[in-house]
Amino acid sequence: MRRTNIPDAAIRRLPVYLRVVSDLAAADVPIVSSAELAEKTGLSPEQIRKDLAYFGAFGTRGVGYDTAMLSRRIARILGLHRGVKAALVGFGHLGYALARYSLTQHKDIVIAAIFDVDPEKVGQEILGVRVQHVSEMVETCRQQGVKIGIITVPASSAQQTAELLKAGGVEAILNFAPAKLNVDGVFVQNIDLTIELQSLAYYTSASEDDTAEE
Amino acid sequence: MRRTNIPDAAIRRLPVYLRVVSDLAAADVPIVSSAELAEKTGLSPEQIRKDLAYFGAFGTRGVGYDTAMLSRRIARILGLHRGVKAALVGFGHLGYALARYSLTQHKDIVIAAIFDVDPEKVGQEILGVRVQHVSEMVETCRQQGVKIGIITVPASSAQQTAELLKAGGVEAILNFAPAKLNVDGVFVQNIDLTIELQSLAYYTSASEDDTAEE
DNA sequence: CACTGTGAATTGATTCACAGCT
DNA sequence: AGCTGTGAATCAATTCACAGTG
Repeated sequence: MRRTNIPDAAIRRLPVYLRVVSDLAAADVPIVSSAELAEKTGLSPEQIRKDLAYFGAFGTRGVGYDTAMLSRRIARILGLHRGVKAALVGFGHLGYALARYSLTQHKDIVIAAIFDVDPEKVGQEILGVRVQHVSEMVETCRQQGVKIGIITVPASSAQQTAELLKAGGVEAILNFAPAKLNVDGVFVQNIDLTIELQSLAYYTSASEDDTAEE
Repeated sequence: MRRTNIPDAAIRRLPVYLRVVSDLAAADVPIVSSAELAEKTGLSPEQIRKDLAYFGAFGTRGVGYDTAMLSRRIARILGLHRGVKAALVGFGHLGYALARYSLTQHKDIVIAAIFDVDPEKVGQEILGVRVQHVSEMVETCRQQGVKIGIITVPASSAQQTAELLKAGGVEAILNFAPAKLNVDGVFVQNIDLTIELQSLAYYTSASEDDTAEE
């Protein structure tokens, strides 16, 4: 079984490399060194070399990395060469913003279906994708071969949504609901605005005085 | 200087504890053990005990943690007892969704100001907060004592926005723009939808075949 | 000669195991 | 008796330092 030794942290850095390297390739810069990548990403050159080396020897010693080739290789490692399909569940304000952003910015990961429970939202259309009722989720996901789910429903229905996505064949979930999801065999990544903001507060001078006791 | 030994990862878990513990307190559950917290958060009991112990001995041996007291203590550690002020820059679809979510859900971190460059957006109002022009950012942030900035502008103006926020006295930034920010002395947390989705793709069966070489 | 690729050393975070209270 | 608090041990990730190569 592959991917066993590779740190998750390294995987999460690959898209960063992909962005920088494909920008360089698009700007006709043919070669880039790990030192240059380090500068552009804020990471260390060794870390970049090590991350890339997990997947093979992509560079040329004494020279650097071929930007066009590296960009293709990273896309392939991530599986993006296939065109991955995603489903968005929850067409509230956040869901709307994400759908819009994703459909206009990404080619490689496409929102192929959108679901909501609200009858007012079902039937609406955004950039060519029609909002379907949640009851159609399992079947549509299966038919379309959806592999990624994006959850922007309220916390109270997040678990249920995750289970339906799993039933529909989804293998990875991006969860914006402030709730812990319990679905095994599915890779879950959480993004929780409250957690981000509250932990940021810690790094602020507002948290510095523990002196004054009530 | 405090907070030097405490892992960032532990800080990021505090809001999770806060949520669970304050829910319990609100439900009149007076005491909770680290084992129960572990079950509700998906973390290990040892880790929870260690995280809390970084900040003092909050529990009672043989008993557990007093939920009301612990919730107050965590809020204080994070600095939330003060009511931290945040500024949102970029009132596009995402900015709108975040403003709406944050203003309705949070009491402890309040979006006190919103900025945009678009003259059409300036003057609009959401839940009592009026959108101002970016040129007013530095002064307004200083006046209001804004400590946290939320960036939802396009990547091309993210760096400039970060510098203005810093000039306005902001000490921590939540950056949704797909760009590396270079502002020292300011704590930056990035949330990048593209990175999240692309790294999720790796954990999907779409990425499994490296067999077919072109 | 310059820059990659990588074992070895280091640093950091998590888990273990048990002593210490109540 | 039960559960916290914590040094010690383990595990994982990062950084170092240099050998390998176009």
